[in-house]
Amino acid sequence: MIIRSGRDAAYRQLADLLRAEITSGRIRPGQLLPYEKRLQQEYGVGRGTVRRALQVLREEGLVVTERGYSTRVRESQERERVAVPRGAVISIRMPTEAERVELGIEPGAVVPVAVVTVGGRVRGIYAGDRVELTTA
Amino acid sequence: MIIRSGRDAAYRQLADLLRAEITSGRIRPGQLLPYEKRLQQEYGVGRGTVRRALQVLREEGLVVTERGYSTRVRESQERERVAVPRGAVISIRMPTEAERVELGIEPGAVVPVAVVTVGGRVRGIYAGDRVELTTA
DNA sequence: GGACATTTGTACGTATGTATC
DNA sequence: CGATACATACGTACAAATGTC
Repeated sequence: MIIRSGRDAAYRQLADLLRAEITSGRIRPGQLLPYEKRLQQEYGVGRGTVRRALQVLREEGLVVTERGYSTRVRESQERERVAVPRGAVISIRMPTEAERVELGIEPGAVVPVAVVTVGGRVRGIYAGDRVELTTA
Repeated sequence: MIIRSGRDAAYRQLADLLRAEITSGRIRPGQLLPYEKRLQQEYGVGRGTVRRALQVLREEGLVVTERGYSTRVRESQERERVAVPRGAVISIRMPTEAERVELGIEPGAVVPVAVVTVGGRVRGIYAGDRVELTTA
C-alpha cells in the first residue's frame, strides 16, 4: 500500500514493495515484473512514478528492462575467479560506455567494473557480475 | 547544441555537454551549475529533460544537488589505498540500501562496493569512489 | 515480408510540496 | 515572511522496439 506523504516518496515506496517481492523470492530471477501499466493500476500511481521506481531497482542491479518487452529480475550469475598479481592496484567504478560495449554489459544493467593496474599499466578490466578477484 | 533525433536522446546530449564543461575545467569543483530554469532556456528543452541530464551526472558522481539551492560540481576525492591480504577474495557489486547508509553514499550516487572476504568471512566493504585496493 | 497491438523510451506541460536564502 | 529552486507526481503525446498474426 502506497501512502502519499512528504516523508516517503511514492516511487520509493513502490521500489521497496517490488524489491521485497524479489528478495523474498516471490518473483524469481528470469521472471517478468508486471508491465508498467499494470503497476500503475495496481498501486494507483502515475506512469512516471512507476518508471522512477523501476529505475531505482535497475540502479541496484536487481532488474533489467528491455524496451518493447518488459522488466525482468536479473539472473544471479556464477562468478569466475581471476587471480591478481602482487603489487597490483584495483579500482572499482562504473564502466564507460565503451567499456560496457567491450565487456558486453546489457543496456539497462547496472554493473560495476574492476580495473587492475600494475605499475600504472592497465592489466585488465572485469565486469563485477562475472568475476571475483583473488590475491595470489 | 542539442538536436532532436531518435539516435541520441536530448537528455544524454545535455549531459554530455555539461560533462564536458566539468571535465574540461570550465566549471570547477565546488562551483555551481546553472539553475534548472536557466538550462531549460539556454538549451531549449523541458524541465524533465534538464533533470534527467542532471541525474545522469549525479549517478556518475560528478555533481551533487541540494534541494532548494542548486547543483554543484563535486570535489574530487583522493582515493585511500587499502591493502588486501593474500588469499582474499574480492567481489564487486552494487551496495544494498543498508550498505549505502553504512558507507555514507549520497542518495542518487551510483557507487559500487568491493567486498573483501578471507576464508568466507567478510573482512571489509569499501566504497569504490573512496578507496583503491592493493595486493600486499 | 508487412500490418498491427503492446510495451518501453523520450519529452513536454502543469501542479503542488519542501528546503534554502 | 516572501522569493527562489529543487523534489515529486500527474497527464499527455509520440517514437522505437518487440512479438504476433
